[in-house]
Amino acid sequence: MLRFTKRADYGLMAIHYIALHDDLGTVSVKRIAEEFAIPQELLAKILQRLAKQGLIVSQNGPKGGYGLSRRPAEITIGEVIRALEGPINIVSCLEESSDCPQMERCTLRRPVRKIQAAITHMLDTMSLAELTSDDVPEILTIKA
Amino acid sequence: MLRFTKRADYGLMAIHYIALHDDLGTVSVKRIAEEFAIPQELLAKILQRLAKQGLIVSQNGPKGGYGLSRRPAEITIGEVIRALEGPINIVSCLEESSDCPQMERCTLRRPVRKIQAAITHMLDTMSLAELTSDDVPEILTIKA
DNA sequence: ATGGTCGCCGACTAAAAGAGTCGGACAAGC
DNA sequence: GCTTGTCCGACTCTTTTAGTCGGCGACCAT
Repeated sequence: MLRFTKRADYGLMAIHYIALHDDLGTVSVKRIAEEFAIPQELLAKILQRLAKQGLIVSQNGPKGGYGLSRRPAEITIGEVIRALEGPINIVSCLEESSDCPQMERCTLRRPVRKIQAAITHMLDTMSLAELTSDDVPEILTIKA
Repeated sequence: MLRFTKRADYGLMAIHYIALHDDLGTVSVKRIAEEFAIPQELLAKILQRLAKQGLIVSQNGPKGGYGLSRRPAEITIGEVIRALEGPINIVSCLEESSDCPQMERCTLRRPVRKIQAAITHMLDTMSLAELTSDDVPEILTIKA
C-alpha cells in the first residue's frame, strides 16, 4: 500500500538514536529497544543487517554495542532504507526479472519511473544529521 | 516495501485505457482484461471500486461497460490511487488511530511527513491526460 | 579461568496483507 | 425470455511482514 515496513522504520529510529549518543561510546541493542519499546531480538536483527552493510560497526562483549561507521551527515536515509529493504521499486514491473506481459504496450512505465526517481532522490538527499535539525528540505516543486 | 499494489497498478492501466478508448462508447471489463492479460474478475472488482468513487461510470447490459465520468485532464493519478488503496501513509504511525508508543520522542515524524507530502503532491499533479503525452513533469528539485 | 554480558546468526512460527476465485443476482438489449 | 455483461460479497491461496527461539562466540572483570 505504498508503505515502509517496520524494519525500515525501526532501523531509522535506531540509527538516528545511535547518531545522537555514540560520542560517549557504543550504544547497546537493549538500550535502544527499551527506549523505543521495540522487541529486542527484532531490533538486533535489523542492526545486524545495518552492520553487515557497513553503516554501523559492532563492538562485542560487555560494554559492547553499536556505533556509526561514518559521520551522521554522511549517511543518508536512502542508504539506510536500501540496506534494510533492498532496492526501491514502487511497482513490481520495474524490478529486474519482471515478466510483465505488457512490456510493450504499458504507457505507465515512464511516468512511474519518474515518480520513483523523485522519491529516491529525495531520500538520498536527506542525511541523518538533517533529521535532528529543523531545516529539512521544505517542499518539492515540479519543474514543468 | 514502499510499493504500490497491483490493484493500483491494474486500476491505472485500465482507467488509462478507458480514457483512450471511450470516445466511441463504453469499454468492457473483458476487453481490458484481455488487452492487459489481467484476471477478469479481479479487474472487475477494481473497476467497481473506481465506479463507486465516481471516477468512472458503468453501463449495464450487453454493449455495456465503463466510461470516464470526467475528462482525462481532470482526473489525477492521486485520485485513482486513493480511490483504490485509501489514504496514502508511508509509515503506519502517521495513520489515524496509531498507538505508536513514541509519539513524543520520535524525531522521524516531521521529515517523514514531508516526504509523504511530496509524493502526494506529485501524484495529485499528474493527470490521466499527461500519461499519454510525453511532457510528464521532468524531474523534481528540492527547494533548500 | 570462568561466568555473565552482549552481539551473531539461522531457523522457526504467527499474523496480516495481497492476489486471485467462485457463485449468484440484477439490468438491458436482442 | 435468453444472452451478454455488470454488480457484489464471500471465500481461498500465497506472499510478505513481524516477531520468537535457541545456540554460538567474543569480550571483559573479577
